[in-house]
Amino acid sequence: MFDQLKNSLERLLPLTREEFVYFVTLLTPRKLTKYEPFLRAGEVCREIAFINQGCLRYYYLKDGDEFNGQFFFEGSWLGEYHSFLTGQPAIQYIDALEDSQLLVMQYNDMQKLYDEIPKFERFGRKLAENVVIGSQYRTASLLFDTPEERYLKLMRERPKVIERIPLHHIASYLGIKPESLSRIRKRLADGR
Amino acid sequence: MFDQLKNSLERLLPLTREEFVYFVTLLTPRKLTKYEPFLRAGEVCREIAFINQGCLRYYYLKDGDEFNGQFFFEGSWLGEYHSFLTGQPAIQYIDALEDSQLLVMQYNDMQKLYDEIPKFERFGRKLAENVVIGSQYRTASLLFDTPEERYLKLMRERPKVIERIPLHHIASYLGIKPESLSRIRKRLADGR
DNA sequence: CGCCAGGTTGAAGCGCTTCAACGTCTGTGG
DNA sequence: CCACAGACGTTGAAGCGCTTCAACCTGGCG
Repeated sequence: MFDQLKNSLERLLPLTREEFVYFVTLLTPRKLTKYEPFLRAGEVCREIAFINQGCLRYYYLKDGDEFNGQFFFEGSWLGEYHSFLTGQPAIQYIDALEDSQLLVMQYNDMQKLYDEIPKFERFGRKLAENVVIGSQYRTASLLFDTPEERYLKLMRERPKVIERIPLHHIASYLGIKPESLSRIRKRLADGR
Repeated sequence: MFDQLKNSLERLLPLTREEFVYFVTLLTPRKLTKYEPFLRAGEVCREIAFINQGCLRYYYLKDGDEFNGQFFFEGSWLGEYHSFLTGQPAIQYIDALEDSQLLVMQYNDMQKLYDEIPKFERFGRKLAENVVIGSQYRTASLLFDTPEERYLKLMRERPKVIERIPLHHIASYLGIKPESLSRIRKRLADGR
């Protein structure tokens, strides 16, 4: 149950057996069924989750339309950064796209962890730093890649997304309408 | 010279006088003249900078065209996260849009700081966390706001950008061409 | 079987881009 | 001190790609 977590943690900082065990005691397992929400915009996000199995997304709602911000698979950490860090109401919604198993850590426990074992500050730092890199990469792609280029990048760099996520969600992630993505795929299928 | 830095630091974590003084010893002042580069894509970014005065941007180059990623003014920290953190060649270019004064910290000194005074891990963490929030906000805007909405948001939330940055750079930041931004402004000036 | 979500296809429309010309301001050299 | 160059911004006309709206198809599931 904690193998994947252990690998993920150790890539960020080496831990003694005791430290890891202590970390684990702060986690609570939770299951989500497909489409079940983890967080709704407007609520305050008081926890982050390690994904043991499954797939989740966060998305924005604007004028009744959903816009997918990011997809997360097993092995990664997930939370609403803005709300979790500032205590303000969340802007993003988070829900499961597949039945999923999570390991959840409460905000208060996380702060306690930081205070009691300063070494874990490094964990928090590296976690945030990795999110920065990913987020800036995504921003750049939205800024200067065409929708078709964004789709090709996604196929190349994150095949899981193509395999496991429905087309209309991918379209929303790419910033276009499902019809447009469908036409892009057709264009690519015919030799360009 | 260090007043602004002190304010900025204290908002992230309270420091003793000694800690602050030590922090300052790791900084080197540097001046940049307008348009002078701070970093070129392809180089490895080995330093981050606090901006004491002036204005810088980072941008991407694609097929000979520049795309502005972000603008930074006095009081904020600046660096190429991807490269600084991974040691890989930078993707972004950074240069000054005005004559600027910086306080620069070397990567090695920063790691030393983390190791010697673990408390500063919290500084690094909070710095990264703030960047995450900003970056996700920008991504969201590119994803679902129209160019006109993005421009209005910018006027409302970051008037400095409108006042101090040339239109064609703002257009590039918004993901559109200068001609289009010019037309948007005209549309707004005539009552919509 | 029949419903419905997810995906495809067609036609028309709109907004941003492209290309080109022109206006304005500023700094520089004769 | 004036003239000109160059950077920056505006305006017009034509084009293209994504959107919109609508119809239709397919596969999964009650």
